[in-house]
Amino acid sequence: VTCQRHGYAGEVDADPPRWLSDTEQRAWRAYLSMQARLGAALHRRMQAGTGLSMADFDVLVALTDRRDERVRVVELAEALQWEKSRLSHHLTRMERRGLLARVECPDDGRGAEIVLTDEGWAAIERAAPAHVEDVRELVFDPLDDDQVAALEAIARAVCARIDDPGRTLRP
Amino acid sequence: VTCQRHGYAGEVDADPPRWLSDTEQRAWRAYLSMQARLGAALHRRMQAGTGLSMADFDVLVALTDRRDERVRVVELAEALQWEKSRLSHHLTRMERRGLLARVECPDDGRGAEIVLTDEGWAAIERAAPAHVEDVRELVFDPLDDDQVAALEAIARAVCARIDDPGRTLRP
DNA sequence: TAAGATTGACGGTTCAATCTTT
DNA sequence: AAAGATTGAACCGTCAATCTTA
Repeated sequence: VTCQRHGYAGEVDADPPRWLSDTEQRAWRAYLSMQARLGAALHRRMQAGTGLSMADFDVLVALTDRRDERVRVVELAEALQWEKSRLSHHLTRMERRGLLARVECPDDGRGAEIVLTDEGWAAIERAAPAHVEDVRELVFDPLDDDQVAALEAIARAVCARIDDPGRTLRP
Repeated sequence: VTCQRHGYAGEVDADPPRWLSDTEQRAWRAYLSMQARLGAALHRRMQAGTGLSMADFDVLVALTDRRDERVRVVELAEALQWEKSRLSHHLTRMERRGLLARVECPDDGRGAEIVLTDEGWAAIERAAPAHVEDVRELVFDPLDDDQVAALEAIARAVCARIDDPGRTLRP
């Protein structure tokens, strides 16, 4: 037989992969749909309400999470789990918009430190409460306590596997 | 008091938003982490193994899911839940790479139809089995049956709320 | 040489404008 | 006018190259 469907179920000739069961397939499609739509919805609300993107918001949160006035770019990249160059480009754009400033690092001549401007502080103080409401409304209101616990357990299990993709077939 | 933390917990003066509990906060951060890392891991494996991006793959799947030879761009956009212009740009790039072709629509002079080339067929037949293995390895192997069921229920509940964001505070 | 950081080029995504046909 | 589709500009993310200091 030849391969007939290529989504997440089907059959092929050689080296048959372990296709997903109906149940797994439904779960996977539901997850993909939620992921896409939740991200889009939160982004849209953030943008409409504050003019910030979710990426802007994440940077601002990382800057206020650490109580220090100034934060090293390296540490910011670590906290956000972003590539250095992505962060650098994004900081350039946010600096241009007046949300933050770059200052020289006193300890290390190579380094740069980031400081929030007054405008940056104002932006996140405006944005944060509405965003939390959005997350509550779209995610936690429709879930019961067991589901919240399950969500965390599922996410941790998947992350653990990504960190240790050891014991399976792939090279 | 003034607002001290802007992530997903804290306090403010006026109109206090319902901040997330510790449990909710942990679940939300775990979800965000999984989402980012799982997407990156699947994309990286797809790209390395086949030269396709996840977006390319999704388009090819949508084209083979429908058994018809030709698919209208409108229907493709609907199936993928993509914006028309995003899809159009993406089709242009995939056409340039020889994965598909545009043909005129016989029924409707405005329309366009998309057909897979032999190369496009070959690409997805190569990519699909490995991708399913990746999804199985990273997602379903580390989850038990209850968690798979919970994942689907959670995703459906959140999607339902996004479709009907009625009964809460926001305008 | 390696670490911290930035840059330029290129592909991907969004928005508004456009063009054609219904 | 509205639907189907494309286009161009501007913004975002990644990769490889670069520059400076440790």
